[in-house]
Amino acid sequence: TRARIRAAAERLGYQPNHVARGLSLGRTLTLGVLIPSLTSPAYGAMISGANRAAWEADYVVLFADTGDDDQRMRLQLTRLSHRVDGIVMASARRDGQALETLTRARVPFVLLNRRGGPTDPCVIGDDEAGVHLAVAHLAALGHQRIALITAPDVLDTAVRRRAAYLEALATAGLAHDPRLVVVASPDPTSGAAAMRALLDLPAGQRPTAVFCGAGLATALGALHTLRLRGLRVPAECSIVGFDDAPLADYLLAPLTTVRMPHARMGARAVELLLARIQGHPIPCETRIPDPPQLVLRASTAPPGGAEP
Amino acid sequence: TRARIRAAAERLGYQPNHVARGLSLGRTLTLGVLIPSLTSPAYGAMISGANRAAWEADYVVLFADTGDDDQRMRLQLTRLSHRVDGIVMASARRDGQALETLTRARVPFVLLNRRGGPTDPCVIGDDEAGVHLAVAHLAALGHQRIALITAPDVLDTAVRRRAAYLEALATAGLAHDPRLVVVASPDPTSGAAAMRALLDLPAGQRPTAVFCGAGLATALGALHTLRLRGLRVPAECSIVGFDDAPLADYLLAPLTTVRMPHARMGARAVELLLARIQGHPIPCETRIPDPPQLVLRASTAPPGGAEP
DNA sequence: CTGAAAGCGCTTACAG
DNA sequence: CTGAAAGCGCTTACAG
Repeated sequence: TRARIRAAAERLGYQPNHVARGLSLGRTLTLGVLIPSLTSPAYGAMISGANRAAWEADYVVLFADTGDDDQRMRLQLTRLSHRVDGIVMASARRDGQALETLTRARVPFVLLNRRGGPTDPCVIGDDEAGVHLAVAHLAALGHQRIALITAPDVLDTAVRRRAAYLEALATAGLAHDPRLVVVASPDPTSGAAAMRALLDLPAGQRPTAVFCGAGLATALGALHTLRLRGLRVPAECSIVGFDDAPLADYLLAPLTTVRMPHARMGARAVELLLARIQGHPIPCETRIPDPPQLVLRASTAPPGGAEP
Repeated sequence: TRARIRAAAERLGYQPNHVARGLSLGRTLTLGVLIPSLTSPAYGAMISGANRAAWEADYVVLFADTGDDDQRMRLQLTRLSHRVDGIVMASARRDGQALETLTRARVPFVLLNRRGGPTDPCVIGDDEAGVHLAVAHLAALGHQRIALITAPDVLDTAVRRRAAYLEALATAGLAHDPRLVVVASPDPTSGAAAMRALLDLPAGQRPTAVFCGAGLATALGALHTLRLRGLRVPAECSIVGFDDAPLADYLLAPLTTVRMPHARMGARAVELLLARIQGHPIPCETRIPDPPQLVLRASTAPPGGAEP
């Protein structure tokens, strides 16, 4: 008789009422995910992974885009925190009070793409490995003067990438020239200005290769400057970007980039959050095991423009 | 006394339980949004608009990405339909059985970026106006042989854009040569092949300008072919793309494109869906009032390469 | 106008 | 092992 009811339910396509179930369980069966932008390739991949992982666990997710604005992040956090079982906060920003707001909300959370305090669980990619790939690639091509265009240190990724850059230079046995490190915000205009600053160094002190750790938009601005100054890429200046994009093959010079496992990062953040909601202890800092990949395209060559 | 309770509630940050409220009201206060991809710029903008409109109406939205795969669309529709008050199905595809599944689910819905049957409400952009902008621009530059690279007719947008292309040619007083219309799927490889087909026409019958109505990825492939063949853009061949992207300024040749109001489209779809859920009649076909814009970049010039 | 009761569709502890 | 009851936090119709 029980089996027949089961069968009938199946046949009629019965679906238990998710809302009533949540109310009864004292849970919402819902996760909140905060992201800077629904249209950026990197964060798009992260939320795509997060969404998949949540659905697989019979959880559902509410997205809120924040423009990485501290005010909006806090607003969305308070709006979300009462109607979800946990929150994934994706953002690289370390300034502002969003993390404090999140902690006060007393809802389980996982940070995505940044670290928090020593006990705040987070999921980050292995940016350091990505930087090492890029710098080692340029060093192997024979470059001695490898510049870094980096985002401001309010971004956690920038802090880690800058440190890894110094390490990678040392590993390659290259000297560090502070003038070769330029800060740029993650937009093309700022990337263009950073590249101009590098090209305005005295002859012989200019970089022969540039690693742009500030994201794809910045690298595009840098490429644009190279083009305006009539410098051939990669013959006269190599460039490597961070974060891949579907269009990277079709840029002014098809851009060699470091590709991070963004979708995995998003999925992992949700899996950890669910474990935490169920009361399991989770590690504080989770680095995604998938190593970054270096996608070789036409923007890198040995110094002086010899064929690699 | 009532006022004091209000004040205390406010002060303590009381938030009514959304789940209990939904159960009591017999509604979920939740919308479902199906999209092909969470990482495409165009659909990203649409869901960003949809999300904003839903939050403003105190609704919350669940996204499901489908890869535009009919099987997955139907699966997600059945999973979603029992836990939402309405569904926005974003996709340009007309084939498959997703629309039928959606209709049978007996949940209010609005199609986004495609038309359905004569009574299915939908929100679409004014693709026709976009096409007219593009073709008129090329005609004004003096082009007589304007080719069309178009997506297959299973995409509703392709049907409308192709028809508008023929109209726009007539408006400009130009003859229509069927060999100048080539079908390509929305990826760079296919765009590259389409452009090769156009360039392989006998000399004198080749286009001097190409309007790529199949989306940005296709246009990038087409640009790539032009570059491989050593044709200067725009001097030897002008090209206009459909759908803008943040990177369009930084392509092999900065691409002149038609920019559609995607975020508005998404927001409008949700507003209409909410109206329908509340029992208001809504129009069957809604065209977004914002006209498309033609973003002029360096990929268009008069035929023969004179300065425009 | 105010206050107590019933009900939304589940789950879970409890009595039979 | 099965079945009836209570309760999750709201809203809404109803009695006082």
